[in-house]
Amino acid sequence: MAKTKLDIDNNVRKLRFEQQEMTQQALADKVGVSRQTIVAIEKNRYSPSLDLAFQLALAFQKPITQVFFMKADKLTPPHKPRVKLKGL
Amino acid sequence: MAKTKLDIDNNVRKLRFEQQEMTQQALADKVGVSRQTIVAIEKNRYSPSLDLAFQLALAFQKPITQVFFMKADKLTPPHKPRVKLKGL
DNA sequence: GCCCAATGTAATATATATTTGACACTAAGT
DNA sequence: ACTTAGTGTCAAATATATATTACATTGGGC
Repeated sequence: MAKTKLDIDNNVRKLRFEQQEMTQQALADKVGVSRQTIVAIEKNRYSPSLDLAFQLALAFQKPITQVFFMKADKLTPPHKPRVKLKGL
Repeated sequence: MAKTKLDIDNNVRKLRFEQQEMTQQALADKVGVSRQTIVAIEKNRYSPSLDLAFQLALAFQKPITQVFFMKADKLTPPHKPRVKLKGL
């Protein structure tokens, strides 16, 4: 499919613990997929649909770029705000 | 698959014109897919794989969130830097 | 008016993501 | 020692994304 299939990494597992301490099943339910799908993604067996990626980002209340990222990332600006945001 | 399948919109077409004025075929080549895949995405017939989404973002040199976004977007912070970036 | 490039569409085929169900392993609680 | 929740894994089935080929349409340049 894609030129040279980017290898995309993610910190779903990390976020799952750090952020809200939830089980795979809980996360699966939250984003509406099966637990095995979560496993597959955490283990990086395949990358999810854009849809699911968004759902996960949503679940963690993070921009998608903070959940999924390219390994040798050079071009995509990481979403690190340079200033403290006011509201959030 | 997903809870209530988010409907994700994109401005691939817009960017394709505005940004670098390229044809569907050219873009397709650039990101390594067939032209019909580009058509399908522009027409929003299905949302791409995360991989392709990244490739497109890459092609346009934009963060993924500026290429794909949710319609009734409330939770995902849009990537609008609050300050002028230095380098780029 | 003719040509050609760019675009839209449709059918069929293949690849990949996701589901379902089942089972093994481990750590923690009792 | 027994149970149970959380996790990893596998195989087979289904859904969805993508490729391929082929054809129709439209707009611009000649």
